[in-house]
Amino acid sequence: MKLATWNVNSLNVRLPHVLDWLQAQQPDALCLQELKMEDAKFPREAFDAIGYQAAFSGQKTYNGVAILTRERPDDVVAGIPGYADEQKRVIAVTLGGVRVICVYIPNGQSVDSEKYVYKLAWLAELEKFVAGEIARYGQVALLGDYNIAPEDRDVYDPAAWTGLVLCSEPERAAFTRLTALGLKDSFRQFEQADKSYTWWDYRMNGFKRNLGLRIDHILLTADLAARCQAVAIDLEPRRLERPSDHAPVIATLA
DNA sequence: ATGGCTATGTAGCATAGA
Repeated sequence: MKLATWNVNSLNVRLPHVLDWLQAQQPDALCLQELKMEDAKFPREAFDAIGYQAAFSGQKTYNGVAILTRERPDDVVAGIPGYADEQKRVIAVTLGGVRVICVYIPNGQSVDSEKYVYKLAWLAELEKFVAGEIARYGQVALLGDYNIAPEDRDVYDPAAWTGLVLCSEPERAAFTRLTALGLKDSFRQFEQADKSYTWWDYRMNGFKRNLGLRIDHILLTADLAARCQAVAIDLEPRRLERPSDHAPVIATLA
């Protein structure tokens, strides 16, 4: 079973990249973030033509998440039940007995921003939701753009980023609380190259200089983590013309 | 040098991302 996540920064712009990537990688599930697209405009037919079904929750201009699957998913849920949030940041499906949750965690903008307050409140809601999903389903994969670099080694210049949004202690503590629910950061189960990142700023030749952050993650409950054979960041789509600023991450499970 | 680039909404810039 292959599970992947990719913040595409506009599905409208990135659709050709996503279609090519799906055909090349053939994941069982691909979680997308930042569709920036209303549901009425979701390109369902384009995915159907290459054998993928879609569960999605979008909105105009901002946010928006989807899960593309080869098999028909069960128990599709958009948003966090009981948490009124106008921003479309969560969708969950069940696939082959695995609860697959796709999240686009708020960016937060800066630690003195109202958006940072929202981010931390949102993370507290996510923690409650995921705890319930683990209790209900057992096998849970939490994939997405977390907008959190968990450790200094996930940051190209840790000194410059100390205390800043994406790296601040409260955000990292929230990430640790998610892992304390029984989820493992699957990427770190394996030997990985130094300076492995999933996002690079469009400015300043950030990608060519590898000035990146690792903020896109695949967290797995223990049984799934035990089945996990490899986790990799695919840098190829980031080299294309008009790329997303994020690279996809893919986990291969037995 | 707190800029740099990209996408969206909307029609010359404002907002947001990370």
